[in-house]
Amino acid sequence: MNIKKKLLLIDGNSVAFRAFFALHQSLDRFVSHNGLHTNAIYGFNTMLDRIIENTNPTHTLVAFDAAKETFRNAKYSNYKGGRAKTPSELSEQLPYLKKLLEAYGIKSYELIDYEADDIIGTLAKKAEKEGFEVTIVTGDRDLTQLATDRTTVSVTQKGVSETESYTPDHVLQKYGITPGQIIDMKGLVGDSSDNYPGVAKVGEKTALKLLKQFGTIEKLYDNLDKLKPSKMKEHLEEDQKIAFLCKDLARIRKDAPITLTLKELEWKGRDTAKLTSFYEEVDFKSFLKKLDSKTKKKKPESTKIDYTVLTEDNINELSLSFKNGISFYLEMSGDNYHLAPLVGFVIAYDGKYFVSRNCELLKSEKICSALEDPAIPIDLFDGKRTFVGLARLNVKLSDVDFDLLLVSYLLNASENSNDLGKLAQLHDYTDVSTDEEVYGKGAKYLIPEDDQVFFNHLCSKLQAITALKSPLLNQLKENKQEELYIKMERPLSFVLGNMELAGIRVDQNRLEQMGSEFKERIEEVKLEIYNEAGEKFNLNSPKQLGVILFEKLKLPVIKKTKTGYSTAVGVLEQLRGMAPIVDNILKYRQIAKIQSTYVEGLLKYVSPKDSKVHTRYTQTLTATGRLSSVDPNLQNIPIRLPEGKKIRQVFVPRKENWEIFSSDYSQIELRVLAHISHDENMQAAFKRGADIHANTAMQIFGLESAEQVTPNMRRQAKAVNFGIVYGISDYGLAQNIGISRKQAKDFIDRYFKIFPGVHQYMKKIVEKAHKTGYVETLFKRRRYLPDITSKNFNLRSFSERTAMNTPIQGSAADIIKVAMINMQKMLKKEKLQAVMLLQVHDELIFEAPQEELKKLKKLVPNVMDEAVSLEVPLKVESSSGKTWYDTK
DNA sequence: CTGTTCACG
DNA sequence: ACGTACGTGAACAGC
Repeated sequence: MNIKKKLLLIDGNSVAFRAFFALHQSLDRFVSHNGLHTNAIYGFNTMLDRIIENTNPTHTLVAFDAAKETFRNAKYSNYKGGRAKTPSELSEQLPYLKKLLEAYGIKSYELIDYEADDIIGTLAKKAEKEGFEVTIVTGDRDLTQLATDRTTVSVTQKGVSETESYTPDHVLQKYGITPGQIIDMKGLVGDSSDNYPGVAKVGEKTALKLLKQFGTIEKLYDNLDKLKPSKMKEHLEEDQKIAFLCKDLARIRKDAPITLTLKELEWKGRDTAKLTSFYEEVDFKSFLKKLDSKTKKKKPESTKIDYTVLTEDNINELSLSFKNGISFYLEMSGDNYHLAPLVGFVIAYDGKYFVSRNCELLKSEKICSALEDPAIPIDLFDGKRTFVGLARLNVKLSDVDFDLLLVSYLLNASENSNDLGKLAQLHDYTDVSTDEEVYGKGAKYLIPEDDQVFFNHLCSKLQAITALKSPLLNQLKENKQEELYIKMERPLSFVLGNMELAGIRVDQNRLEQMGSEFKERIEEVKLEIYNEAGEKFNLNSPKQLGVILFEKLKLPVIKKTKTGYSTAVGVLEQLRGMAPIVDNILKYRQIAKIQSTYVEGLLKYVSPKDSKVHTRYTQTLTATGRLSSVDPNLQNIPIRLPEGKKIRQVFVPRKENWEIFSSDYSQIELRVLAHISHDENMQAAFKRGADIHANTAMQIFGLESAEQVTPNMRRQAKAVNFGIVYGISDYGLAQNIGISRKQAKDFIDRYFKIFPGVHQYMKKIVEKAHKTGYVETLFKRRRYLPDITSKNFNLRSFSERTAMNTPIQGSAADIIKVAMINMQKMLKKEKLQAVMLLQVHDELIFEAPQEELKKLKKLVPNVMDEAVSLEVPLKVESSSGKTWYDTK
């Protein structure tokens, strides 16, 4: 196992300084029993824990400035002159800080004649050469000059626990220059805290402008005569010497005479005993407690697990009863469990572990009967994946007791990793590695040949599942989410597994035929575009297209992106009519999208075995509780435009004389909103079966009757309704329907007056989120919104909109999930041949023999209707046809 | 590996 | 004054 080497370099003085001033108001609260100030140590410690957790360094060092005088004073005697003396409350902490570092097992280092920067610069360069990934932590932006593709510079913000990470890209994005040009900038601007002046009257803005034009100070002065005469030019001429000197002062040395080797910086972790006594000395109670709980949790060296390798010969030694339940993990080499090779498994009961690479053994009577017996409780991670994997061996996983993946997702839907090791870590269980650590990733992904390594990893997964079972189930109980787990997500995982296994049939010939038609049209349009542009270029490149449209053809620039001109649909639509090329580009985009994503993309997934595509539904990904669909994504098959909609013609039933049947909830999200907001006006509209958008239009435009609503009014009202569901803002609404912000605000104000219950709901839910830190759906699905208290307007606003939207979107997701579970049961109970195939958020798609259609037409809407009882009726619409295209 | 664009609800 | 609608996945370009 080859873990990447990571070096963490900390600018000791600078971070301590930042920590000291960040906690300056609390200076008096941070005094130990013998009178020592501790605020800087405390802040430093907080930062240290965070950065270690985030970067997982293998090597560490904290650099300090040695004495006052360095080589820079020899070059410029005023260097750092006039700087206020370090306050004694801070300097008294420095020796203790070094003690803290010692307990952390981190080396402190200083070097006569050099500053901490130079030590860091030198070691970073050295480490890079040896293949390290380097993280630098400092409070001083000057160090961003050291950023490279292998070195990230984290600069502390306001406090010290939050940092801003500077990669070369980030420097470029923020300043428009490369890290190397930072020193040129400092040369021109100077540095007041280090007391060197730079060029008179040149500040950051001017410096950046000059550097973007010329690159470096040297080139700037080589080309000074190209500048128009100005005051600035005079200053530049006068201060030339100073500029070069300042640049030299700003340059961090990468050749300091450091005798340390990188090997000496290897980090072996904290010394708990030393750290405990240090914390006691400085009265850090909270850190002591943290340390205590960490050491307690650590299990007595359990890295090596006893297991038995199963073979055909010893399989009979397995217990017969498994009555206390089993835990089970089936390993596959790859993500797509419909296809990934089954490479091994582990089964455990009564604390004994049995492993094998031979998954055929799972078919043996002994194991198979246990997995298929609903009376034997099974604990695992990702029941759906396991269910599908076993189904490939014709083993039918019967029931699951504890599914770590599902439970973990319900406890916190935002932390949605699919890796057992990572999830376990989130719950403070650290005795299991992640798959990435053991198997590698990308091209290096490999199931280990070493049995010891592989089997040990599998066993440690089961240990994690067992260890987390009762604490996580307790948390579910505290959150009142047991029912959500037992009645909804756990049974749903099997429903989804069956849908995935069923798959939907694709008419491959038809799809290929469509492909060649699209291909011809693409070629035609492409040729026309090249003609109109006067040259060939890569039409798929927004960058190249931007050059043609906005530079060559001189069309007006409507919107810019981070990297250049925007060429998105909205922009192109505004350019329509100005040049014929625009229409053709839109046409090209449309067809090229269909071709690459839906023709070629889909063909890649058609199984040669059964002519079907088997998507995977991700049950534990979205923050709201919706499903998502991958490989292929069958939840975004085109429907809005006629060209794209044709793709639906290739989705066909599995048998002759069968049809595709589809039912969808109409306006489910608005109905959910009417329910949870108790808004009487909105509820009344749904109860009398009104066209909800027309109704909204009538009311916000103050009309007498529905007949007076024009199509345009309805369109605008519809946008307002959508906006409400999304957590409305005047800006967003204005953008969407192309009106002014003021008009949009007007609409919203009127809307809230007409639907006061909705207004109340919006206010209350945001309040609740502020108070509790989370919001919930009808079925107690929970989403945490940590940013809701942020001082950053953007983050906070986003969280507030999310607080409004999540209960609506999430409850709708809950409802259809209930319907799916009931539907599956109903199909079985009624002994129908019909198969549930797909879910598209508010829609369920089936295939069925023609003779069952009549029955389904009643049954499916009934089940969907009765999934939940709201204060307003639900409405379900159905249709059927020979292909998915022909439904509705 | 990130950003842009575009497909869906 | 700030500056975005909510939730997704795939293809592609260009580093």
